Amino acid sequence: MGDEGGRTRGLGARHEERRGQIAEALLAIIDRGGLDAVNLRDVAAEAGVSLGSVQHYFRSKDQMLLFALDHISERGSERVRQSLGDGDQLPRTVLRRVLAELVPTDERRLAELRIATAFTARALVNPALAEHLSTGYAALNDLLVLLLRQARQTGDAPTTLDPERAAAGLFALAEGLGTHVLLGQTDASTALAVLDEYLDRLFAGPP
Amino acid sequence: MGDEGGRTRGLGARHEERRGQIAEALLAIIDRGGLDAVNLRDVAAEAGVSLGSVQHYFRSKDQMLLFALDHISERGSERVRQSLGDGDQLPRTVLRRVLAELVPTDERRLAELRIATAFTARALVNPALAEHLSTGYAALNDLLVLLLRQARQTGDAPTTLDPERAAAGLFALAEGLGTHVLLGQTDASTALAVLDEYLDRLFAGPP
DNA sequence: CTCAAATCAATACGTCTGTATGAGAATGAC
DNA sequence: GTCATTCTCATACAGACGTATTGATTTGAG
Repeated sequence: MGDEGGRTRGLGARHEERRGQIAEALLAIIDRGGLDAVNLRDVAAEAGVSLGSVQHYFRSKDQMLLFALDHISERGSERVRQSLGDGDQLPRTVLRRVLAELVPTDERRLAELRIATAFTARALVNPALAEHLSTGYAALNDLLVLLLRQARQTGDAPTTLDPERAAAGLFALAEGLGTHVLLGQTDASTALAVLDEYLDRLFAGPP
Repeated sequence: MGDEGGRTRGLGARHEERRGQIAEALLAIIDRGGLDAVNLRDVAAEAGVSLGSVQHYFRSKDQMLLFALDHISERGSERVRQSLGDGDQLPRTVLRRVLAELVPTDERRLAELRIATAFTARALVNPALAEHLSTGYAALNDLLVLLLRQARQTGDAPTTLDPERAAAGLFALAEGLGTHVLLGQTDASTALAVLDEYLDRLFAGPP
């Protein structure tokens, strides 16, 4: 990855931008038909360019998928970053907002979760995807641990609370709830209620 | 499905058995390479038969996938049924065992979860698969609700506990934990500890 | 302007895939 | 034993796919 700097002048200036546009087209296709439905010709058509152009910007299909995964991961990170707010809120408030991001309450979030689920399934048999994915997982987990630690320091959460374990539980619960909502097994409001109840119990102290 | 009775004598006697064998081969391939890696020729080779034979037992690839999904669902149901035990245990004990089945602690369970995850991802874009899958989901959810109701009746669980909501939370948590273990994000023992802690909190009463 | 690099596009190629077809072999009811 | 049915297999076929190749066009640095 030595030559990925991207020039700011000249012909190469729009390189990364174009890659992003093609990645958007790819994500739209994944959302509609899953990762199996992805082929370079349809991606080209969706992006409004020729097959040759797609080939120009991505050496191979695998490389394109990896780029798209990073692309959507970045979108998710951005949403989490916005959830953090201006830092004036209680750790618990922030924590709740971050976790609620994992429960799809609108079509945009549903689409992103559909795409993320597709990538997750493929990551099980694709080490390269798995590595990119686990990076995002770890980052989110670290954030949860951090917030829980802060909550404990401010006295909002009980000292008996184990940040690592609580983060693992909250993360898993939110992800599971998201999956159930995505599959239509549960509605979003119920999922959020369950999440809030879990948070209440966690912050109330030992059982 | 009018002629699926299967005869008990004559040439057609082994029909369902053969379908099962081919389905096993299919599941092995899914476990190894995901649903995308499935093609009829490899399935035939894995099952030790010819491509023509596979075609004889399954009219189409889609039909084969549906059959395999039901096949592995049946395996899961069987495991849950065994978890129910002889009925002499406390509802909470049974509940814990059923939920623990969703957290993969050995290679066999890991394999089954890998396969189930692959089907789940595809169900997002395949209504037929989605329907078959949601049937299993609903059955398990009903079981959880039933067990929670029983626990409340025996006084083991507090009367303030809402069986439906608690079931949704437990199900989602167990599934999320399973996913995290599958992805190597958490180890199985931690996942089980988180699950137990959540059960403790649920059964301890309102926060 | 010159020119090398970047961009875009059209086409070709080899492979893989699901499905169709036809034909031989095995089976067991009669 | 006859014979319809089931089973098994090899082969063919049409389409889709990733990738390579080639050439034209555009761009902006020198």
